[in-house]
Amino acid sequence: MPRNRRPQNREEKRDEIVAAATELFTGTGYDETPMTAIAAAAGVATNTIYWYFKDKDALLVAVLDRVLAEALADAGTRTDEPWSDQLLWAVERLERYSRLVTVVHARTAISPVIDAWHADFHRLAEDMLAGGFRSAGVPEESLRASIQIGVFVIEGLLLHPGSAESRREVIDLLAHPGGDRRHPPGDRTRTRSGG
Amino acid sequence: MPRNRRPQNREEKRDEIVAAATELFTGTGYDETPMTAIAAAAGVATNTIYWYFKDKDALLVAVLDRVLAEALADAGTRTDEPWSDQLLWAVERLERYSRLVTVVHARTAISPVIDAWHADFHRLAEDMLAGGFRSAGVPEESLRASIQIGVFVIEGLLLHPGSAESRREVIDLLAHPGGDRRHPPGDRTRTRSGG
DNA sequence: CCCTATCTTGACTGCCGTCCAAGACGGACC
DNA sequence: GGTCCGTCTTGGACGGCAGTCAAGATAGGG
Repeated sequence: MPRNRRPQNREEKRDEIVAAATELFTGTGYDETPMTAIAAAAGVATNTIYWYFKDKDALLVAVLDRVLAEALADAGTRTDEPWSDQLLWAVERLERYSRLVTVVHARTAISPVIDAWHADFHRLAEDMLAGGFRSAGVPEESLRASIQIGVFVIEGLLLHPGSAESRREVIDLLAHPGGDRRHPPGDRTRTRSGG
Repeated sequence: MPRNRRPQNREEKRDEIVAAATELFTGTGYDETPMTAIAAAAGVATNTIYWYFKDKDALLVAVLDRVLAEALADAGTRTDEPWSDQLLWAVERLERYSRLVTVVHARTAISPVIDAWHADFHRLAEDMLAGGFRSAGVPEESLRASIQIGVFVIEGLLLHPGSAESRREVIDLLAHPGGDRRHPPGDRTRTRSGG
């Protein structure tokens, strides 16, 4: 039982570490950032990190949670936009975390905590895509496959950052499979941007 | 200039190292396999590897080349099968190299040799997909996006091994966008060209 | 004033990729 | 046959890494 409490202080220091790790993991890379660098950026001793986090993977999970929570909070303000625009926005919003995407896949095979986070994230992404595809009129029988393709395409776009035009093309085609631009009501056909 | 030559011996030892590395990289993982383990499996001293390969990344490239060459040789005997079957076969053929796929993406950002191999491989995959999509009647205007989606879906399937049924579903939908395959209901779109 | 829980740290271990300089092998040349 | 020199192999060492341990700091409660 905590006899004394300095909750604010504790949370602050933890957040500082996570913030420093977020910047270094996304900018420099996970394997490429030693714990000493995170500690230096956060202004603590290296081993202090090990009081707050079991190991480097646990710190990575904290970083992922932070980044995902931020992105979801931002996404909450966009639910009124059309389906494919939301997708495009999400991809561009998350593109800077490309290195996190790769490291999650790399460590899923060897780290149970990362694997659990990865599975949770896929469930979340699949749920969100299911809603979008349903509203876009994708028939129920091909819904599962469409969702999988959607997840893979989004991951691919994050893994291989490309031009804005090519992103737009890919997401248009993904959101309106078959190249047919007639859709059920509620999802108006957009004018094609770019040429 | 080589005064004496033992080409067979040299090639053999090199191949032994690459074979051992292939098995360990695909089975155990790249980061999880120390050079000492590769050396032990190949029956040489650890540092002997550094005579044949500049560093661990160069060895990885040799492994990738070997695996790709084998796969392409196998694929050469399948060119008469239908388009989606070829795709499915390729995915199942390459699925065991899932860990190689992840490590290539992880190291692309920091290793120039891996990055170059990765870029070459994408070009190859895109060329092969282009032929398939063209023959499947995908219109020229959405060809680029279709190819990108194809690459991403294949990578996704390799990265996230799933059931045979789900693989089949995804590839069917990928190879016949719009759902105009043999699905009876909900068929609101037709292919554009009959050829 | 001391006890105890919370928090921080320096010193250390073991493993890793990689480097270096010395050694072993076997044709080439006199 | 002895010497030389490329080709190939290796033991030993170095620096950097994640993670451990036990000692120290801090501050409220009795």
